Amino acid sequence: MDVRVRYAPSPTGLQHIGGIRTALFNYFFARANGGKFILRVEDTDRERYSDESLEDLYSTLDWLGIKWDEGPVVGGPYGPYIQSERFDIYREYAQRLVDEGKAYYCFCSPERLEEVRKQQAESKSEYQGYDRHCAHLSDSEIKEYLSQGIKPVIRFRVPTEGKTTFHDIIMGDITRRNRDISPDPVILKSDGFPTYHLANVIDDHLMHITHIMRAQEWIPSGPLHVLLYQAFGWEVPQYCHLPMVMGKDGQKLSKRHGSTAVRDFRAKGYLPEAILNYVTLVGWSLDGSTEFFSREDLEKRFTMEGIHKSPAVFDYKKLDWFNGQYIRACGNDRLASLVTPYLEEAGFIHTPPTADEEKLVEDIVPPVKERMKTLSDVVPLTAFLFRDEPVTDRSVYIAKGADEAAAAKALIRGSEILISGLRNGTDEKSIEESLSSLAAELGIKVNGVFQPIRVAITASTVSLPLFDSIRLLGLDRTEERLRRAIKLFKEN
RNA sequence: GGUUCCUUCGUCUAACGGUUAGGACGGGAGAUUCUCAGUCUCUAAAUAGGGGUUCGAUUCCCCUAGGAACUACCA
Repeated sequence: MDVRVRYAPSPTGLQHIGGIRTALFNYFFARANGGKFILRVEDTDRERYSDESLEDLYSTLDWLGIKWDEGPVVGGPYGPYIQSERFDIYREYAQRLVDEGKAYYCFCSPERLEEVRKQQAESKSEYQGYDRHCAHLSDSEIKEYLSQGIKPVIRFRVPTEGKTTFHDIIMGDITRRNRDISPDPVILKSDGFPTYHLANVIDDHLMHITHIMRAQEWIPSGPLHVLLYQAFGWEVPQYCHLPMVMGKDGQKLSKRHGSTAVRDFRAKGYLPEAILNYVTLVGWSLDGSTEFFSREDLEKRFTMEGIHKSPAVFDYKKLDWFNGQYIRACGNDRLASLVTPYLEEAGFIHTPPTADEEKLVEDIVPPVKERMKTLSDVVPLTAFLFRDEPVTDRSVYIAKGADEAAAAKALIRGSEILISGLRNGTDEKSIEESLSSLAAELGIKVNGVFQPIRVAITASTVSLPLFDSIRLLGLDRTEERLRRAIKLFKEN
């Protein structure tokens, strides 16, 4: 039997870490087993649906390099793959259950349901959920309600006796007493749309899905789905519930833990390969020691055995580390093009960049590459090249262990050494040695000489290496900034 | 509350009954160095607790404790 798996998100929000992790596991499992990866859009919630979410789904998968074999846009033999386009199918199957007495019309108003819930809460009843008020309506009662124009929902009749078991590849057998299953859930809403349970079961069957890999939050509805498959007389697919992705506090990862939308990570300057690598390592491992995986590696080496049972905390710091690693492994040309949009957005260069600016960006990449955690770090690192905002507070120029007089001397004589040296083509090593001996002469640390010069040139005590900074800035502007700093120290 | 699931360093994890319980991130220390990074080296840090089974339990079983998810005309 060929493996067929699917990722079936609901376009009601941006793709987040947890969702994309599910997509990745499905995708890799399919690839590693020569199977098919299907994308299905579960847009049955009309109230929360948004076009933006759908676009985000496509662009996020595209950014990660995940292609689906069947689904929207690409089509396939079991389409359509967007549930709102399968409206009639669900109606038909729901009606079939009604005809067979396995489901029934319910005319209860939202108000009545609310009231029932309230009473159950107050009485601390062990039984929660629908009270099966409409479970045994006569034909004439149904006709009467319908003639009043009340739009019914269709509820699935859950047995009150017995228990239902399903097998999970990771978790083993999971059994639930039928009386503990949410009583008679709605499978077709009053607007004619199916709920998740119905649509999901029908589509997974019709699309010949062999393995259902989804987050563990779905475990409780596993038995209900099994009951649904049985009601239709269909074979139950294999289940594989994925460990949840948690935040630092052990709760389901959500916005309050930080960014969760993949789009946000992308905007901040995370590389797709870093996200892909780290995210698949949350809840999965190959051998406990291999940590770098390319998409191609995973397409070959992903195994279901490596998926864990227990939930995993998403570690933003480790993602940062992965991203830094991938940035450093990135070719300079590619990095230049990746970094360009950030410089454009900061208003540092034109959109598109001029030829000179393109050249500058190329030169910026090598020194900046070692220092970036995310691509957006390029902005603060290179701001001194594009903005001239001199530091006027003299104390900033003075390094630890030096005083104002020493800093002034270091600045004046250091500038001389630096500028004349560079103008004469003296090599950097020699200039550096001269600056070091100047420090010795002034009785201060080497940094006592470098810091005032650095602040003068880059307007910061933290910067790229001095000679790199000067090379990028150009000698003329460097000299100008040094002169200005010297003037600052000569005042009063 | 009810139901179900989970439990190895702070975090992600390895160890298919026998290891000085391994690796990585993060932390700490050091080296390199003009700052910051980066890189390299070293280091602290865990089997939730209690019972069994066994010659021997991280590993198998039970109990306790803790955590999580679900409990919608949302998925």
